[in-house]
Order: sequence, then structure tokens, then C-alpha cells
Amino acid sequence: MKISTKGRYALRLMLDIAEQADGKPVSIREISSRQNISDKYLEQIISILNSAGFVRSIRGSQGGYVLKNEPDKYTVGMILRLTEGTLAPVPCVEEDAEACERLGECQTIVVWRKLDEAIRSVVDHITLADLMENGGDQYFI
Amino acid sequence: MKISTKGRYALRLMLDIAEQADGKPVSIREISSRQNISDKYLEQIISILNSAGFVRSIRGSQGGYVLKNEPDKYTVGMILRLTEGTLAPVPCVEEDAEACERLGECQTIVVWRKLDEAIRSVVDHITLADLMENGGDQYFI
DNA sequence: ATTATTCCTACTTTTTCAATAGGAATAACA
DNA sequence: TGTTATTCCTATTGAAAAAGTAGGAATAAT
Repeated sequence: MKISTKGRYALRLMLDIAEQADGKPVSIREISSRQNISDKYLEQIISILNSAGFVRSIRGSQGGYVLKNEPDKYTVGMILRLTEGTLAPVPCVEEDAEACERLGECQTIVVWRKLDEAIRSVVDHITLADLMENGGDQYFI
Repeated sequence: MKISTKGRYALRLMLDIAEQADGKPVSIREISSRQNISDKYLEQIISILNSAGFVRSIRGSQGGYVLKNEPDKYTVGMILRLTEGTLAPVPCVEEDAEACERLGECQTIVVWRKLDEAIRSVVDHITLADLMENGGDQYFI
């Protein structure tokens, strides 16, 4: 029941890029040294963010990444689901779950549904902007 | 970010025992055939519940397990934490977490704290009694 | 004695996690 | 035009966790 490093790094990655507000692309090198994360691992993670269109890449020298949209357009849930996969606490409450044949007799499903709902209600209501140093309406806290 | 089968089976195990209200001990065999779970695996899981004092075991023929306390004394959280370990979504919000040296600069901690709180508020407020067929105050739904 | 059970420990297999590695393609800049 | 800094792509590795499987000893009812 843990968010993996992949998801956590992705969030830090996005946040780091979001905060370079001067519009200059941010390179993996910069991020990895700022965040103390293996650059080769970050490369893989950002490529996921890139092919999903969350960031735009600029290749070659002086290249790097910039956010595709404004920070308030990215929820924590979007970023975690993209990198981690579903955040459902059990397979049977996943978005596209195949019908469980125990459903009629299942007494625990209510727990998983409530848990799923609780998780959603957190991650889908916090945006990158909320997490930025001087950004976001701080109402969510 | 999944509850493992171990925790899920433990919950079903406890619930199954709770529902044999006639006071007769329930054997692993019975449970495994009723719940369609490997009996050898269940054995291991129930031994955890047993040494934690959640159930009482009766050895020998006609033996089995009974709950130590009333169903409303067991929250889902107690059972999951015992079998799964902590339910904290990241290491740094665990009960006995060693101080993270990034804490001062960490911008994501607020997400994990809120997530942790959301998870707790679900699992710590549902008891076995709530999940039983004719048991529990149904208010929690 | 026989049988049904718990108890205990070790082993195995599969999957996931968390990187690491190496080199090709691209573009800025001197 | 060559050098350098970057992204891009794919494969491999090592460690740990998850999910069981296996075998037999101890215990107690009948």
C-alpha cells in the first residue's frame, strides 16, 4: 500500500519544472542534481510524462522540458495515475475491472469503495499550483 | 498502491469466523472451502491473527478458531495493519518514520499527509460488525 | 488407535521495483 | 564543421516483496 518512487519522483519532477517560471527549458541534469535522483531513472519517468503530453521536450544542447499547460491544470491524481497506474486499493474497484463473481456475496467491497473514494477525493483536488511555493490558492489546506 | 491478498484474506477470515455465531470453533478447512482460498496460505495468515490475540485457537480434532472479542471491537484498520504492515502511503508519514532530511524543502509532504489521513478515516471507522450481514449499526454507510 | 485439526518452518515461483547501461539522434554554438 | 549538451530508445540487472506450496510435528476428540 505504497506510492512507489516512480510516482513520487514524477510529482517532484513536474513541480520542479513548474517552478522554473522563466520559460527556459529545464534539463534532466539540473533536476536530478537539484532533487538528488538518478538522472537515468528520471529520464525514463519524464519520457512517460512526455508521451502523455504533460510536458514538451526540446532536444539538443540547451534543451530540456517545459510544462505543456499551467500548473493549475495538473492534479496530483493525473500525475500519479499516469506513472503508477490506477490508484484503486484493490483490483475489483479499478476503472475497467472485470466483474468479480463474488460480488453478490462480497462483504468487503464497501470498504474498498470507500477507500477508493477517499483516495480520489484527495489526489483529484490538489493541483501542482497548490503545491508551488508561491502559487495556488491555499484554500485546499 | 494495493492492499495485498494477505490483508484482504485476513479481513475475510475474521469476518467468516465472526459470522459463525454459534460459538463453535471454525476450522481453516471450512473457511478455505467457503472462501475459495488456499488453506495452506490461510494457515499462515491466521497464525498472525492468533499470535496477535485477535482469535483464539482450539487444537486437535473438532478444533478451529473463535474470535477473542466481539466483532465491533475490531476495526478494518487493525486487521489490515496487523497483516499488511503500516497503511501509510509513503515511508515518511509512517508512525515511526525517521526524520526526512528533505522535510524543510519538501513540497509534496502535504499530499501524503492528507492521503494518510483520508485512508485512516476510512479503515479506522469501519468494524467487523459493520460488515456483518445482520450486524452492526449501518450508520457508517 | 485413528482422525482431524493446529502449529511451525522452510522453500519456490512470479512479479514488481528501482535502477543501471550504452549508444543513437538532435540541435546549439564556437 | 566539429564539439558538446542534451533528449530518445531499448535492454539488462539486482533486490525485494508477494503469493503461495510443502512436509511433517504436536495435540486432542472420538
